[in-house]
Amino acid sequence: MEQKKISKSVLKRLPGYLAYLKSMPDNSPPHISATALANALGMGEVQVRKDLAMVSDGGRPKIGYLREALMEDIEQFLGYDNTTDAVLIGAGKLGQALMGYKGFQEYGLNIMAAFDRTPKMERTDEGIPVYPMSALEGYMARHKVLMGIITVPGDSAQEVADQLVHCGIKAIWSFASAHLEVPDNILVQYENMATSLAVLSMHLQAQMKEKK
Amino acid sequence: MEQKKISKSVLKRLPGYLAYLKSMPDNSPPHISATALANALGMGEVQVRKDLAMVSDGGRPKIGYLREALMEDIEQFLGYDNTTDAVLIGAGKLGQALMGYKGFQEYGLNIMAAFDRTPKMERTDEGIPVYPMSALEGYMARHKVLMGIITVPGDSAQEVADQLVHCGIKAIWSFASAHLEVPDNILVQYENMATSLAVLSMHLQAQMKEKK
DNA sequence: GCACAATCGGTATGTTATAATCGATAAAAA
DNA sequence: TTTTTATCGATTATAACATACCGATTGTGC
Repeated sequence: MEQKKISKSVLKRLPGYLAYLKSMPDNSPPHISATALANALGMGEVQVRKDLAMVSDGGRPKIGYLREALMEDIEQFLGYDNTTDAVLIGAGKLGQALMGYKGFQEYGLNIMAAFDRTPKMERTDEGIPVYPMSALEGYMARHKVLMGIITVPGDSAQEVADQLVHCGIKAIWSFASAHLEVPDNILVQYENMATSLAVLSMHLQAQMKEKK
Repeated sequence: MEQKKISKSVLKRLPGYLAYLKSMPDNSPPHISATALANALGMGEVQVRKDLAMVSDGGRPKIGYLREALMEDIEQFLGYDNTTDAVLIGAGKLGQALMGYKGFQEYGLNIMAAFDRTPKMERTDEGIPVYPMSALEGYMARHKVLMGIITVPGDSAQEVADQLVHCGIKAIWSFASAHLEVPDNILVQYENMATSLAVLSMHLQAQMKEKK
């Protein structure tokens, strides 16, 4: 499978397909068509077919895709087959919630350690060690970690990001609402609750107005 | 300000502007130009100007926008000025993390109550009551709530969504990775960590390959 | 008071993503 | 074996979006 240029939109839809495929009961037929997937997820069948064609070539007319092979293709494409190590900065409530989420392992994400300005525990319930911020640099020197997860308040996010970059991180997953200034080759992915809320809020406003 | 047709992309960027404006120190100059905003956030100045033009008409040549007025305009546009009541289903770690997040009040979101299949407490640390699921229907009949937040595991998400819709909810904010089947007039906003992870994972893969 | 510089807001263009169409293919049925 | 049907994959059209351009406006400095 040769991956040339994959658009972000496609990328974001792939996990959805994967999740649905995985949620199918074992006694379902071994094959599934792009059409069936599209109907199940409420999407256009053409879009689904095009997306699948990007990651797999196992589609056969009249039959569709072999479910198992398709799942493998998507997982491999997304890199879920080899785990990515990450550190988490900010062991507050949100940070702990993330560390407690078992699902990340399925996605190949492994949170190795957490750091906090004022650690309130030595380990989380899941056994992930929590260190003071001062230990970050030493830790990063000893471990090869490429991803940093930021769950600190917005006003210290930039500071944390700078430290992470300095320690050699290549990708940042930020839950703070602040914009982060980083070098070009570093990817920052914002998980911004505010944007989702904006969409929801707008929808509700429109609904209210309509009812009048 | 007459809002005709606002695209989702614009909508998602607005909170970013707002957050930046709010983060500016009080002693900053009272005016700010779209150009300055664009530079600060690393965006195209035209895009910023166009976005701002959608929500405000206070822009003046050579001067820019009055910061305070602009913030008000955005907040009003996003509906942050009048609060939206919501209920949260699934008082696990993630649910508690969300309820503990003070920032939601700034966005006009008010989580009134939480529901859980097996409540482990009567109230959260923040004083939000936690009821058993059986109490949902009665509660919804007594309170006018338009938004439901789903933080339950994926396999029970659909069931919860059905209940919420049945109780008259108009918008759902789902943190479960499952696709939800709902009537057309209900908006579902997915906060899907898996999609973000996919983008990050792909970036890291590309980086690794490049280095070889 | 007048030229200048900076910024806004609208229009036009190019690019990207989404949706529709159509022929090809392979399994199933006759 | 032939016909039918469902599905894939490619091509084309449409729409959304981001970018670039240009005139209009308003302060600033001379």
